[in-house]
Amino acid sequence: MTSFTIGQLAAEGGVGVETIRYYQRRGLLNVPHSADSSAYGRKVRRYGPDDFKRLTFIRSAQAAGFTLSQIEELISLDSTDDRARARTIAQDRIHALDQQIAQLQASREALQSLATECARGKKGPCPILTTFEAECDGRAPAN
Amino acid sequence: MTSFTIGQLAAEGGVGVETIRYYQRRGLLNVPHSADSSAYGRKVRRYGPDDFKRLTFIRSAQAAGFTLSQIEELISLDSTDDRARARTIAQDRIHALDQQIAQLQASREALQSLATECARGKKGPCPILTTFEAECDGRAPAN
DNA sequence: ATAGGTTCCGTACCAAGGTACGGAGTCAAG
DNA sequence: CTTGACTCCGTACCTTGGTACGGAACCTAT
Repeated sequence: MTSFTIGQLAAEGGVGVETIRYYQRRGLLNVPHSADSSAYGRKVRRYGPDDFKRLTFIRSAQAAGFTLSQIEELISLDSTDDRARARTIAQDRIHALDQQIAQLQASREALQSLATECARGKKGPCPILTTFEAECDGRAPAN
Repeated sequence: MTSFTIGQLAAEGGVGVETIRYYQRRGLLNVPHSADSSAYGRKVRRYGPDDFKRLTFIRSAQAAGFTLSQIEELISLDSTDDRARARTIAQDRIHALDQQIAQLQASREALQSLATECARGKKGPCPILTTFEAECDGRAPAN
């Protein structure tokens, strides 16, 4: 089978039909003009391996944390072959990832120690609840 | 000063006035019924240190990655003092954080090696672009 | 007492990434 | 030839966490 209907493409790609159509609306997937068979104009569209590859591209890039807009740009680079620009985008994303990771790790550690403390102590209010009330950490207090 | 207007509370808490009102609408902050002074009904509300603490709680918990809905539950626990539940929520969040971190780290490494490779090689298509087209890795089907 | 700054309140809107709906056409099987 | 599943298409709606708008009431200083 080298040709899918929209439903098959969606199933293969692990997304919903509506998602395919949404990507088409955003210009991330192209809409095949299925010049085929009967009568005039409207028929059922057929999608090929290229469409599937494109869909895979989108999902993979998305998994790497790119937004659909960035993916849009990456796709446009695919035709211009602008490697420098692709690297810039990738580096930007790496930078953003580093920040997110650091932030999540800090939260994780804070929470972990709170949970441990909460499990250990038996008296007084739960530290998980009180800590958040007490701390002002990064945020600007008064001024 | 043990009493603020909404604008002062917002400023102290480092948020906008509209955000306070939004939290009130969501039931995260209570709306003081400022029974005070002139005429009938409507007057300017006054907020005290408890409101400030609550606001701080919300922002801190948010910084730890809790959603406002989860924060809602944490707040309700605050009155029931259900430590076990609080620990469960915290552990769930830690678990979620672990997954997010792992996911981001994987993306980061993949991207980094792609960027390096892209910079090194000169021939053929940019690997940043082609890799996403090729790989199908382990993405869960839809959701 | 009058201007300017806040507050109160409902309502609408924003970004992102979809999801759902309704009506019509089309397709393959029984 | 009819049933049922699927597609096409536009449009509306969803969630999360807010932001913005506009009119009225209020509060404070000059």
